[in-house]
Amino acid sequence: MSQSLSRALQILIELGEGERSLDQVAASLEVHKTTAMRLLHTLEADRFVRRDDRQRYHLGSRLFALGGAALAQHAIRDVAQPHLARLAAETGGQAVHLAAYENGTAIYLAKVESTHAVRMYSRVGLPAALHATAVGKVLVADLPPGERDAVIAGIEFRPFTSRTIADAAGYREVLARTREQGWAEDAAEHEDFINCVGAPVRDEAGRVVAAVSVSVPDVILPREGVRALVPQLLAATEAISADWAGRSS
Amino acid sequence: MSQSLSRALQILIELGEGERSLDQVAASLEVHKTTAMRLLHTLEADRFVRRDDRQRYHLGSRLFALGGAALAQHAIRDVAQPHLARLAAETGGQAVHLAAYENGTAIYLAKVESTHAVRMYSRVGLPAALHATAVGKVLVADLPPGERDAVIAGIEFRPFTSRTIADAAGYREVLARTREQGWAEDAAEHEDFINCVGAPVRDEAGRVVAAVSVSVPDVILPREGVRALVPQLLAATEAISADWAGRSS
DNA sequence: TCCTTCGTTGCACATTATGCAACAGTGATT
DNA sequence: AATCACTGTTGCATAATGTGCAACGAAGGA
Repeated sequence: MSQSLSRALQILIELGEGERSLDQVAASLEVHKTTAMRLLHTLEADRFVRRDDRQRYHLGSRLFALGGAALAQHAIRDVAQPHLARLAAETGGQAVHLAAYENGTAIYLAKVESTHAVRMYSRVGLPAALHATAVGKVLVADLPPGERDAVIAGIEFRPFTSRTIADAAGYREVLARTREQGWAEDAAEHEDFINCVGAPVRDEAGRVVAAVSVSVPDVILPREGVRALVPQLLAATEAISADWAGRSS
Repeated sequence: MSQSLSRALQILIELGEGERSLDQVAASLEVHKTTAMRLLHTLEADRFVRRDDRQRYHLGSRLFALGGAALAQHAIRDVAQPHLARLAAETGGQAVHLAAYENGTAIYLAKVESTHAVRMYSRVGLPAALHATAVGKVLVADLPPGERDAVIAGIEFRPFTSRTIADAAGYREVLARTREQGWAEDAAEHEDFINCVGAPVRDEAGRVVAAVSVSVPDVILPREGVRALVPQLLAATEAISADWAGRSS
């Protein structure tokens, strides 16, 4: 592992939260300001960071150039987009997400924002806990057993709410049910007062390549009302799967 | 400057062009594969790269998380978006861009794609040469003289076409005309057969904070026809400037 | 089964990253 | 105008980390 590279990556992550001065960066990294400055100048040389008139550091344009390239590499996103929009409309303007598995976590690839005032917080690119979200359960449920075991072994069962699944045994039961019924739910397990249902997008060989979810705050629909959206969710994921299969061949 | 960080950043840039194996990355960096592997693993640990089942490396989800954050830091983009869309529609479906200055270059922040079959190539996040594009000229023209001199001194007058401005003296004349008329053009200087006009977006103190351009291939409109779009372009930039001023206060 | 290719690990040392001290620049205050 | 405080930058020496080598293990193909 490369220490100075790790430091530089921490700089980028921190700048994602807002601009910083050289001193702030150095303090945050717990290094001398000269060290921080050299890392920042290297990042600046390739447009990963930029400086403004007041010597404040910000994320640079290379990030959005590469961000666009990284998203473009998830081709399923383009295929799914119209279906996600339709699903959001059909479910009364709820938030709809597309997620994929990456390195022990679920990653939001696309999102249709809720039209309601009360919303859940999420952002494209941010991870979602495999054990606490509907998309996470869907992505893990259909993995080949050896792979699934390895993923479960790496999960830290962090309790987001009092309802979050607390251990591997409980999680395995939920995954078995997910496989059986073909969809999963998050019943206020990731966030109090928010319920989600999720279902898989499959490739032509039947492998799960992504997951779609509909998220609804309690004040808009109770849990049973969210479950009633499952048929529409399944229709959407089936349509995406068909389009994805058609595109891949 | 940090050598190992530079290497890692080159890896990210290269992965933006497509997936790579460890050996390919090592060859490209001209380092031993162990060195490349350690950098890749460090990048992987923070989700900057991901590996697929066949050990191929791809850009990771952190890039689109930070890409989104970097774009969100350019707040003018949100303000400009509806105006860009209207301008594109009013000009018969031409390509419309919003760009800002960063580190010696113009950077595309937003783009409305042309509805025509014949198009120019561009992408959000990619740089555009200050001397060869309408947005570049607009961004440099109104800089304070000392700052403008420093920027011009750093320009390498690369000839994109036979019509590209060849030296600082020629560029200064064009900048003076840009200031005088309040807009700039790129008459097949960046790309053969493509003409653009660009105009400034200003903040409430009158400083140029961004530039908007309309780009049209010759086969759709000759140069005079593109110039005829300037009134609409100016109306759009004035509307964006007004909204930006309203938002900043 | 054997061979080839590719990714990984451990070790020693070469090279680079680091921090210190001093300096330069800027803005605010007297 | 002069001084002070703060922040960014440069040069130098050395400490520490990055690097490449050799060996190994895993996977796929013949």
